[in-house]
Amino acid sequence: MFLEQSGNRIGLGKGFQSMTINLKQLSKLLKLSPTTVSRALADYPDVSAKTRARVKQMAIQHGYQPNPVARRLQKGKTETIGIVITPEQNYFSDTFFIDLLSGISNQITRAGYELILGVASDEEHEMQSMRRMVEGKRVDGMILTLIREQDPRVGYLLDRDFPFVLYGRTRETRPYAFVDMDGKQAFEKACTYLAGLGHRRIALLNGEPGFMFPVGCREGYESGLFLSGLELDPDLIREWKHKDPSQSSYRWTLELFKNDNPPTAILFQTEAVNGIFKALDELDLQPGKDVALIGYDDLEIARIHRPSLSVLRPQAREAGQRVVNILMEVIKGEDPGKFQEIHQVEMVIRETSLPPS
Amino acid sequence: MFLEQSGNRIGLGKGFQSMTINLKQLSKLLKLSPTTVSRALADYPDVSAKTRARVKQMAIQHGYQPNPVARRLQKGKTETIGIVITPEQNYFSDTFFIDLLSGISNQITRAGYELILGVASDEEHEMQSMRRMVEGKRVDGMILTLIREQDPRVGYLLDRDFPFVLYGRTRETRPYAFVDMDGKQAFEKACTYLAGLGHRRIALLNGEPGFMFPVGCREGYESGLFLSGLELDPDLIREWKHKDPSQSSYRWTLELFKNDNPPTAILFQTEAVNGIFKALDELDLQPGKDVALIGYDDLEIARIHRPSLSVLRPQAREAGQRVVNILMEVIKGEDPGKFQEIHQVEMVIRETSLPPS
DNA sequence: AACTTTTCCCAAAACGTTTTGGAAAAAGGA
DNA sequence: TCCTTTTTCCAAAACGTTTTGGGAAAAGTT
Repeated sequence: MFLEQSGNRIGLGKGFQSMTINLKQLSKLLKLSPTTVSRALADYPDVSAKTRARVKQMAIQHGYQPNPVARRLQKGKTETIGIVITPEQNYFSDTFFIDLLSGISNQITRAGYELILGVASDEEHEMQSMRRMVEGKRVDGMILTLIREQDPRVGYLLDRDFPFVLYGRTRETRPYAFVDMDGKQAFEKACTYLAGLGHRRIALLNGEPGFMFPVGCREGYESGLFLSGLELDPDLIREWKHKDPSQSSYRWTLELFKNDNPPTAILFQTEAVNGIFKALDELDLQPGKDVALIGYDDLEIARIHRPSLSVLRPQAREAGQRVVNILMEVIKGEDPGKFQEIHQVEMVIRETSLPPS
Repeated sequence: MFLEQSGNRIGLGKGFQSMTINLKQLSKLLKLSPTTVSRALADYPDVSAKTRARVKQMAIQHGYQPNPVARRLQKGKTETIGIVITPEQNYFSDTFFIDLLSGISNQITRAGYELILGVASDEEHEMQSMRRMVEGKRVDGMILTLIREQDPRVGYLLDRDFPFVLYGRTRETRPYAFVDMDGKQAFEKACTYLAGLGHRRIALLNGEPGFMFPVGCREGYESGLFLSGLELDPDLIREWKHKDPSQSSYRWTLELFKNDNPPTAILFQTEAVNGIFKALDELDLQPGKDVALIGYDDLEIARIHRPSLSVLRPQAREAGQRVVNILMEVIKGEDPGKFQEIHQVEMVIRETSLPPS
């Protein structure tokens, strides 16, 4: 059997042949041991400044990059983070999710890690995809999005003490790390703002329960009403369906205006805006003029539409970066309970938030 | 130094401790060599049926899964596919891209591979992210989407003989593998369909050049006119901007109707539908009734809108699966030139494709 | 019985790193 | 000069698989 390194195999056959150098070859070139070369590149203090420089120079010259697979095996880490997304939820509907993903991806790359992606069609496959990553030792940590009120993924990961960070929150008593947007504060702010303008009949067209997010929205809405001295009228609260935001919000908006005392303002998630605009159009009500509107999420349509839509704007990109930074700490062994961040949401006043006419 | 296996380290420290068994431990349990266990699980013929069964049974019982990192090192493959997406292009605008991604992801999982994702903000970072994957030996193959007419990524990969498959096509003389939608045939079909209904003034609101896709659309449009015996009128062709589909398509639609002899039908990519609807509304033209419309891509809004939008519907999910299957062949060493697929696009007639009034 | 073939198993090498535990050489201190 | 400390390097082990190249035992063949 050959003990000797077989050398590079350039153009030896079909398919891709690596034309890169490995550690052993580099060390031979330098007339040093692989150990020293490895340690020089990693800035260990036990290699002299002179040889360190020489090694680095040669490494750059030959474009040496340590083979990540070999390094992972030795380090006992995959240097990989997992995320599972689901197309069923129209999470991809606009810039919001891609902004989050962008923040996540860039920060992961910066850490020298990899982001592996699973796409699951439903809750069951979502879990299955995650288990494959976790139990198959394919990742060091998980990022979870689109969190449900009762989310089995969280229990699963907590049970096996596997590092993870939520974008969002869930009902779970054990401590865990999360980054969440302050939907409550956002809706409270929007609600008191509208009340301050003189609106007395403010409706909430909320996402349906099941997911955690609408819970905070509702709390903020109720708190906003309370702070403004307004009564809560259950007739002014409706919920659209995640599977069909446009259609259901359209129907529920029509419903809201069948009220004897219809709303003069609506709070909602911007996802539902198409249905609302359509319904208002049909009712011959001018958005902004006859009905004030404030949406959550600054989607493209919010900026483009005339009148432009006032919105609550979460900073998705920044949140994504924080999620990754926190996950890195958790992977290092830090207590996840220490990392529970709630980010403020900015309100952007545009043309649809006027006083009642 | 210890030569002996240190055994499982459950609860030994902070962070996640694998509670899974490895090959050596499993082989010890079975009183067999690691070799035999490995070969039994891989169904080699040189292990007896009896022990093979025993091994498999024990493996299942202990939930043994080979460590993917170790296996990759030995096999000299990463078992990983890379893809880079860019949020600048509003590719994520609706179900189309996530359907494609879903097909890709599922097929990759089925092959036991991983999908790693890069998110790049512009062309430069797109290349950078890809180079990191390729030169860093992080992937066995690349999938490219949103292909430009002149696409440096293709040349880069061809130059180093690295396996890849395009979703789309580019201007490149060397053979390469791709899966593309037949945009030309689709637009030709839509155009002749409208002409068959009696439309004589058919406009094309196309994507701007630079990307490859609008090229086929235009070809199909021109060919459709020709087949229907209609003159090409350059005044009926306009291009919206990728950076701002709604706004630019809105403006160009208004422009189209300033024509002395305005169009009675418009072909376009569904991304631009919001701007078109808005412009028509402003011009007091009823979609479908006064102006026939056929969009490319069956986005949610196309189904939801009243009147519902007739569309050309590419099968993104199926295409994604094909891309992966082909990539696996290319990785195996098959000639990429053999895999050049152009998929038919279905036309879905809804309410906006009536004869001229 | 003495070969030959087939069946079944395994020790050792290999993948490319990082870490461990020295050891030789150089420098410093008496 | 001799001992101690510091500096600089490296051989070997380890990570967990798969593959290589046998080899012993069992089964067939004359």
